[in-house]
Order: sequence, then structure tokens, then C-alpha cells
Amino acid sequence: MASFIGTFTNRVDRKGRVSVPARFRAALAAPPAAGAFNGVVVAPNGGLGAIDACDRQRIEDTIDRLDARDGLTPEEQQAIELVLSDSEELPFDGEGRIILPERFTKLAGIGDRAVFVGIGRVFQIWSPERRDEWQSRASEGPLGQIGLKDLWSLGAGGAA
Amino acid sequence: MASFIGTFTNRVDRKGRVSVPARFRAALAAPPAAGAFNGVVVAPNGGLGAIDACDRQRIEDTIDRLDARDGLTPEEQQAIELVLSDSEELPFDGEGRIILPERFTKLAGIGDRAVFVGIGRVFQIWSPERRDEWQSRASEGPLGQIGLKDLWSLGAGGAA
DNA sequence: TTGACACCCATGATTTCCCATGTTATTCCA
DNA sequence: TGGAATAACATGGGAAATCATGGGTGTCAA
Repeated sequence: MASFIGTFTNRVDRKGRVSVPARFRAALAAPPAAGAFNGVVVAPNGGLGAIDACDRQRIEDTIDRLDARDGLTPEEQQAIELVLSDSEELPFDGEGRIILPERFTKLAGIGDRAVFVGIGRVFQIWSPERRDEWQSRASEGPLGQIGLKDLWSLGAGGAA
Repeated sequence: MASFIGTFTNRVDRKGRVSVPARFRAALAAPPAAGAFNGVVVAPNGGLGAIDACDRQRIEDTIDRLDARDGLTPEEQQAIELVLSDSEELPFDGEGRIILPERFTKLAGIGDRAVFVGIGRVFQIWSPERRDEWQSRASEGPLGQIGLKDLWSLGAGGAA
């Protein structure tokens, strides 16, 4: 399953195109199947003022669960439908770029630079300013200074 | 299997024709088989005041289940029959458009614009006004602000 | 005739594709 | 180990194809 870590800043050209970092592209499930969608799925993250993005396959898995009503309440089903309808498929061009629709750049305050942030199964796209602000604020939080060796102890009641 | 995400608004011309978004057309099972139906199946959604639509193949699968009475109660079978009887096949013209019968545009309050909303295995057709209203109402609900990375936690008792 | 409808063509705008180039990172060899 | 050769990547622009949209025409039936 695809996973994303690290932060990369790329340029947005006047056509709205941005290169998705090569590492992230490599992490996306390889699309050898002809006719299969080759790109990413993005959704607005209103709370953060940023863009969420993930694998097409992850959406497919969610749709399967929705279709089977797999342990989902009606409220949850509606929430999923809301997310799906607000999402967008952004295909790669030959050079591994996507075009960010205006409603997304607007929401995220993105101008001529976009910051790709891998946070596990999904990644996010931020404006540099907002990302900096978010990061420094997060660092000041109660768990803002933990390191790699501490990650494993989180959850399972082991946290501070 | 066909899946639909995203929202697209297209124009309804004076003949009642609307382009089905190219993404949705591509998602519909390719119809290379000569003589196979090339179009979509629509059904009224009275509760929402909108139109439900899907693949012809999905109807076929549903009919198979009905035929096999595979785990369906008599009430469920009857419900399926009710929906099927109220559905309609809308073929594409050469440009990928369909003609919305008047009983559907009336039900959905559709004038000269139609909003295509992908929500997984099916999509819906709304009037812009009603869609806006539904969306803002849904966003105010308890699960109205979840994002892409939250989908995974839904169901299976994992929801917040 | 008068619609309703399927089919064909035309057009503008957008999007996709393709090629070129600078820059960074990696590999290879002395 | 140093440094050059090579490859990978990000970036830019223009050409070509796609798409949404509109209109016209012919056919069939009411």
C-alpha cells in the first residue's frame, strides 16, 4: 500500500501545473493496466486550509466499503459521499505533473509554490506560508518535540 | 467496476441535451460490443429531489441478484422491482450527450444547468440550487468536515 | 404539417501531449 | 577520493487532440 513521507516544495507554472515529487509518484501504485487511471485524487481540507491527496486505489477501497455498507451508519455514508463528490481526479501529464484547479489553489492559498507533505497513507499540498505556520505551531504542542524513537510508544496507552 | 467521483456542471441546451462529463463516460464500462447499450440508466430519487444514475452493467448485476433471490427478502425484491420499473435507459448521442426526459427535469428542478455528482458506484444529477443547498447542509452535520485521511477511520466502530 | 428524435457537422475553449532546457542528483572511472 | 560523465528530475512553451456546446437535416410517427 502506498505511503508518503517527507516534504518537497515545487513550482506552480502559469498554467497551474506542478510536478508531484518523484518519490510520491513512485509510491503511488504503478499503473501498468491499460486504461487505468494514472494520477492522484485530491480533496479540499477546509479545516487546515490545505489539500489532501491520495492514491486512486485508496478511493476505490473506500467506495467498496460504501457500496457494501460495511458497518457504516447512514451519517457516515453521507459523509463519505460528501467527500467523494468534493474530490477530484488529477491525471499526470507525461512529466508527472498535475494541474491544480483554481478552487483548490484558492482554498489552500497557493500561489507559485506548492509544498507536498507526506504524512503516511495520504499526502497534503500546502502553501509555503501556511505550512510554516502550521509546523511551528505544532512544534510548540505537548508532543511537538518527540523523535523517531518515540513514535512506536505512541498509542496503546503508552503515550505520555 | 465503474466508479464516479467529483462534481461537474454542464449546460442543458434547448433540446434538452446535456453532456455527460467525459470522466464519467470513461468510467462507464467500455461498450465495444456491437449491439450493446451505450448510455446510462437513470432513476428518480424522490427523497433528494434529484436523479440517480449508473452503469447499465450495474443494473444487470442487480437483476442477476434478483433472479437468483440471493439473500433478498420478499420486501427487498419488491423494492428492487419498484426501482427498476421506474428507471429509464438514456442512450448517448454521438457527442456523449443524453436527453433528460421531462419527468426527470421536473422532479429534480433542472433548468438550463445540470450538476453531475459522482458518489462512488453511482452518480447523481441535480439542479445547481438544490445541490448547493444539500451540500451546505451536509457540511454542517457532525461528520461534515471530515477529510480524505479520515475516511479510513469510519465504520468498524472506529469513527470519532 | 408538426413535433420528437437520431444523426451529422461546426466551433471555441480547454486540456493533453510532445519536445526542449536548466538544474540537481547519481554513477562511474581514474 | 575527486571529479567528470551520466542519468533523473523539475520546469517551460507550443502544437495537437479532446471536450462541451450549438445548430442543421433527415426520418418516422402522430
